[in-house]
Amino acid sequence: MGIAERKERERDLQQKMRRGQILDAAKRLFHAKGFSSATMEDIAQEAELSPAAIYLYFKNKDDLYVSLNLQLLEYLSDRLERLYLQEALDAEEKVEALKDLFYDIYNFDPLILINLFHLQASDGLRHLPQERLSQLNELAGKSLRSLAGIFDQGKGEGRYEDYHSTALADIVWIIFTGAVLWEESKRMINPHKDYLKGTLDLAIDILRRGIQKK
Amino acid sequence: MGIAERKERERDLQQKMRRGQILDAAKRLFHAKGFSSATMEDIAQEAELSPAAIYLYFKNKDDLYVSLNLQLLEYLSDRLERLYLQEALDAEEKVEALKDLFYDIYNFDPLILINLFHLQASDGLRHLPQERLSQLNELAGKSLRSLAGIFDQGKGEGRYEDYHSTALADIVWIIFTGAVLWEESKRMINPHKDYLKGTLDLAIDILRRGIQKK
DNA sequence: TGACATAATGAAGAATGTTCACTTATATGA
DNA sequence: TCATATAAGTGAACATTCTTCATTATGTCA
Repeated sequence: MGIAERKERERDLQQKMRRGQILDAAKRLFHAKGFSSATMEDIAQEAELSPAAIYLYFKNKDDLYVSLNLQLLEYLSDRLERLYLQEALDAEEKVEALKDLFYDIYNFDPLILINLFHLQASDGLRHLPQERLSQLNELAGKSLRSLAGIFDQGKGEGRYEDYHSTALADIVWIIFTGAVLWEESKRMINPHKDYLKGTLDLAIDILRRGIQKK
Repeated sequence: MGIAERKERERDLQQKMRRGQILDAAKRLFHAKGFSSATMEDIAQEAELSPAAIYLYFKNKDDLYVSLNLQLLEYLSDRLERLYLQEALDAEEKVEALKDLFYDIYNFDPLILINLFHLQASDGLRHLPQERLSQLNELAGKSLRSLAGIFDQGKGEGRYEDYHSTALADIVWIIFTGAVLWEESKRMINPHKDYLKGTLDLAIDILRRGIQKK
């Protein structure tokens, strides 16, 4: 009775690997050329497939692009959740840990992260299948809940003023988003400098100082 | 001897008006359809011209798009500079005034502002003529210098801790950018709510509290 | 009026995302 | 073993759209 199911499992696995191959190729190409200049032809060639084959696994070019971003967002939301759930740390230490966490995420794949933040409000979202939008929202929501949880903990510990935790989570997210995009922008002029760590650290320090009880 | 010059002035004026017509048409179309879905054909029709005519005034579609953003950035940088130069206000009042200033800019033309922030690091910049890039940098630089000036004033007045003013200006810019983009993103889910003013006000309050001397 | 400069156009070119009829490969069952 | 069904993949054509260019209309000056 298990034969049909095994077949199905094997087929699913096969498909997942193909999808992965295509995603990897797309990542390299988008990385090298940017979204608009990387053609489906390019990506297909890199993945050793015909362009048409890509459409068996992704609805269109936008969909392919967003799927890449989802991978990274999933990683980010997991890291945030794990930090939030650390029993051993107090809120102050967790906020401090955000600095390195964000910087790690950035270094994990800067280009994709920038894409992700661009995507947030771009017209690229217009051509997406509903499923992808739900996935995006779900992961972003999970990230923000983790952040808010950390601030709730801080209030519970009597460290922080009584600001709305959800609003504080928004602000942290905003700082991360804005800092990454701004950093990239400055790189256009001065490609070698790396201001991100410094700026991000300072912003979080000031935020913390701003919400602490006196 | 002034005839040739008058001719030239009139010709220049004529060209400026055409440019303006095209920019207005483009603004409406990008607004309605987004960058990628608004075609040059659409824009030409809205401007009552042929598509080819647009290329007499703009190098390509990206250039047209960026020129729109430059208009708004120019307005923004002027407002910031005027605030910075206000003799009657102390630094604390100027920082307070930033809240309304940013919100005004946003309401002046939300879509264009979002475009502008997207542009900061997008691959759209790759196809631009050098002149546009210089204009962008110049205006962004002017905005940041004004912001930094306000914080310098605050330090001079003995209100603020000794953080680097340029870094603080970056952080304000980051907050504005991130907040606008994040707001737009949330609108995708809940189109009617307007959280921007609240979020922006809170972020600036916390920033101010974070840099004040105790 | 006729030559000239300027502004604008229509049509064609080129690039590229996407679809579809068809082929190849694989597995199944008699 | 062979015919058949199913899934995966392809090549060619399609359709859209940015961009260019030879040509035409328009107004100006000698």
